[in-house]
Amino acid sequence: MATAVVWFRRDLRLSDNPALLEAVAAAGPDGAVVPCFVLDPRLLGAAGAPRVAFLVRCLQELDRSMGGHLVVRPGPPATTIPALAAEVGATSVHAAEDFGPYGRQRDDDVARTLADVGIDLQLDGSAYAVPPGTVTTAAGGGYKVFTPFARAWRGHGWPEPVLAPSNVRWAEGVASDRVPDEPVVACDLPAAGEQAAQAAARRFWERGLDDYDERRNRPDLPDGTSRLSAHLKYGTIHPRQLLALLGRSRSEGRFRTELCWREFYADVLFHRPDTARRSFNEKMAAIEVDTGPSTDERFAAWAEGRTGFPIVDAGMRQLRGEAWVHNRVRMIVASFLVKDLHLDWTRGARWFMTHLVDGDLASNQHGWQWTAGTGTDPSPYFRIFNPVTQGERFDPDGDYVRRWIPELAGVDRRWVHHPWDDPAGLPAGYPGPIADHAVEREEALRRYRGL
DNA sequence: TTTTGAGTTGTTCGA
DNA sequence: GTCGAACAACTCAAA
Repeated sequence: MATAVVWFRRDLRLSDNPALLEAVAAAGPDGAVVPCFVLDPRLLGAAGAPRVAFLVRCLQELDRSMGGHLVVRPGPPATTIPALAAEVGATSVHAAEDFGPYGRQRDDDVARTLADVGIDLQLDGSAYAVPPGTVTTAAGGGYKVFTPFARAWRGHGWPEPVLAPSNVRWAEGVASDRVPDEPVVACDLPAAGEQAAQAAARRFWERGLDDYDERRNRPDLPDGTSRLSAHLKYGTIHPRQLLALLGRSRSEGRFRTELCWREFYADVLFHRPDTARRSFNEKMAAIEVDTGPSTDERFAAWAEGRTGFPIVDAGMRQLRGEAWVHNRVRMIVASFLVKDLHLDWTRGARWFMTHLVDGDLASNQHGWQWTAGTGTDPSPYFRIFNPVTQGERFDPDGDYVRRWIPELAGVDRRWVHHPWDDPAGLPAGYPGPIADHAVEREEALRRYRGL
């Protein structure tokens, strides 16, 4: 009678889970599967409170979906996993492949310590429709430009999603820690777990994708985007499960492309793990940024949402309030930090990673690099977001900024994105702009020309 | 090997 | 208000 361990990491679901299916197959009809999650201090330490809280809730839901059989163990995986495998007499350990810089190192270590006791670490599936490193150019390397990557990625294709196994025998009586208590978070997190993810996807589809191409840019609309990012991050839903629902319309193609961006950046990070901390484009690394203690007040004004630019402040307050920010607004606030305040993109990226519930290293760091002009896109240096223009175009009535900045409640839509021009004066409690955009734009252009 | 076409998401200015 | 041009050159991917 065989026993197999399935080690959950960023794939907290039972449906369409290849590693789980492999574990069930390895255990055989009379064997048992030990589902486990390792409380890895290195991962828990790096995630901010919102992400830890969401993870804990996902674990509670996962545990419930398997009748309370989830085995939770604290400690570094390289000792915890072999100890558990030996304890339950497992013949194999199964997991989804992790392609991140830390995950690869961790899994190499675990594979080695498992091999020492004669057990295989078997990796099946990943968090991506097409695993990073799979799609390559004719020269055999990774793509550096999105469009050709997307073409090759679509051409490669992916398997249809599969249902959860119905015949799992979860192992009984394995000692387990309790799922830890979640940290106290003041923000409003999305409902966690596989069922919530499926429900969120269903709601998004029922609303209809017809005008997604337009609506996805509108932070004032509550349902303009799928809001599935945290679920994709923790694998409570797999991108395959979404791709399988998409047809050939323009908007469906657009949503497919958005999923492709996530896969592109994972692929880029796989080929260039150093770009999690450093510029992808070596030449751009030399860009002049402001440093030193004098920048702290500017950074704090940005982080706390008191720059005086409504769309920037609304975004930064949404980050604290929901641990999530609309993607259009992420670009606007990032552009402001980098091109109006002239601060290093890594500083903003780190802040995002601490506060986002969906904080994904590849998407976050490369999203920031795109804005900073240091990334894969040969971004024209003159692409500098104007916070007023962007606000007026994508939040035309000011509903979004008023939702997050109560001080603007009484400001007419004509002035809501530039309240300093309101003849009635600035509303009480709201600051004037901390920068002159036209001046700082020229300064940013000067610094880029210097390269 | 060489050549060619293309590159998510913008802004401003002047006609 | 709308529209096209200019804002640089360079690297990538594929023929």
